[in-house]
Amino acid sequence: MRKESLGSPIPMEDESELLALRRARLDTWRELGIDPFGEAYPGAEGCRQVIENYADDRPVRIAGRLISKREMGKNVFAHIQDETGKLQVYAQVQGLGDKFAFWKLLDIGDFIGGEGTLFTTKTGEKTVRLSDLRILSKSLRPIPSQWYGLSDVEQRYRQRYVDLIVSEDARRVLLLRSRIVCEVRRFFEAKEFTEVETPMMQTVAGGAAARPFVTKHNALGIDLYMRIAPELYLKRLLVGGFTKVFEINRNFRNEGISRRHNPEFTMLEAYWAYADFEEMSRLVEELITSVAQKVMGTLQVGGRAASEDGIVAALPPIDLTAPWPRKRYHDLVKTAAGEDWFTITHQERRERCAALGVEISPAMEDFEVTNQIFEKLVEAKTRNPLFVTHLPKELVPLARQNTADPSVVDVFELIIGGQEVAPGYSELNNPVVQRQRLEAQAGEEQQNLDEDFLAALEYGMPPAGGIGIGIDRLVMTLTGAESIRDVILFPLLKPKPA
RNA sequence: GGCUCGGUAGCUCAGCGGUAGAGCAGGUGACUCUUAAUCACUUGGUCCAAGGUUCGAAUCCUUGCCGGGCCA
Repeated sequence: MRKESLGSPIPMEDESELLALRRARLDTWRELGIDPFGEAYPGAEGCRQVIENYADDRPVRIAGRLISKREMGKNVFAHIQDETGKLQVYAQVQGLGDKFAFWKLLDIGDFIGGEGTLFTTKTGEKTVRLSDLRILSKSLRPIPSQWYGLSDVEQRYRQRYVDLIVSEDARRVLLLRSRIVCEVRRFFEAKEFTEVETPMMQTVAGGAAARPFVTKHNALGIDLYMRIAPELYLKRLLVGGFTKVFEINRNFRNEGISRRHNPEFTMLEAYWAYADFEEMSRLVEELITSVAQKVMGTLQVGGRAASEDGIVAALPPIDLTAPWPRKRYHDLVKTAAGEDWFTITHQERRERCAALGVEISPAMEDFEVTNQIFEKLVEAKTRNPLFVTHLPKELVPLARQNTADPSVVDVFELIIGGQEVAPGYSELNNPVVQRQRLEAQAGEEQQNLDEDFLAALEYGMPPAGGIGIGIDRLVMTLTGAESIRDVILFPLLKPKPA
């Protein structure tokens, strides 16, 4: 019964007492000549607005969802809630007249509208004394307890709308996400970048190494791939003469789901002609600090403040104060694994991994063993922002090689809170080298080569810097959310069997 | 994919071989400044599913489904 009630419509003859009672109230409203799914109710102030613009006896018009009710015979206190917050309303028999009887028919969860004047209760809460009350929409299902909330994570994600009704924290984080995206756009606009939209359905899924989702175009009779990255199209725009472009949109990767991975996720990519990875690192630093300051109001982020839901910081806050350190990959590995790391033998490195508690598999190449050291001993332990620069070229095959040291590439990886938040490159614009790299990457599957992209590069792409920022992870970092599902409104879950 | 934890009333949870429980929500009644309102009475369950063990299974075993965490 419990699971049945989650998503599927409940058969009338089988419904629980709670649902039957609410359904029966529909008829009672209709007998009163009132449509319980009423018409528009324009002109209501937001709950927070009412409180912020408080003045004794000021007339107000309000609307929201009824979330609590305290009936005391001939008067009632209740709270309504909207996107902006909660507001207490108060009703007395002599104030509402016949409409006072509506309280008997109202259930927690119903949408109501009303008019009245403001006053302050003897305990100091700003409250609306109602002179008019109407039902705007009937709720036929009980909402979870206001006090205990919804702690069943599965139900929170499957029925986010219920989570949003009940959880202050879910509302806070998801609204912050929207504000963060908004401020990112404003930042780029102020820097005179042009926002563009490039194909989400592509004939070749390029720009990253990931398994794509495949779909079919019926009229053209071809397979299309949901994009795994917008990179190759944004670079075509550099060829076409755009100098500063960015895109914020969804990428799709047909891979596992975890605390940090959702099959569709939001990516920001930006390309800047004539810039390099160092210029891009300054751009990212300024972007993230200014967004944090504007949205969170502080550069100390991620430490989770105690909330209504009792969630408290598990880790100390992250300090985003700029400038952020830049350190070379080789130097970081040497600090973590020993100054002699790059001079000792293959066998000695494996022994040292064991001594340092870093797990490796026998099949790993040397650079992979080194990267395990980096990931476990540097990346995972880095809390405050760190730009790791000059990665070995094997790890980043599509970036430009360093002029002085061709074994490394001109890139950075920005690490915050133990995870990679943003890579940045000096982009490869040599079409001959790019073709070699892409051919090597495609291996046997040469049909996966994006010939049109290579043709574009042959027309000439200016030197450019590029960055990618996983928006979901950025939001996690700034809000302190521990799962990507907490920053995505409707994360993907396997459907329940019927 | 591997390991591990979980799924009991609308919600939050207890019960872990011997009649299915609590708080809140809901229902009835009382109550004109409550705010987790209070007081009295009270309804509500295919214990995720299917097999098995047992005189007896929510509880033990097996398999499956869904979810969380860790690992790959």
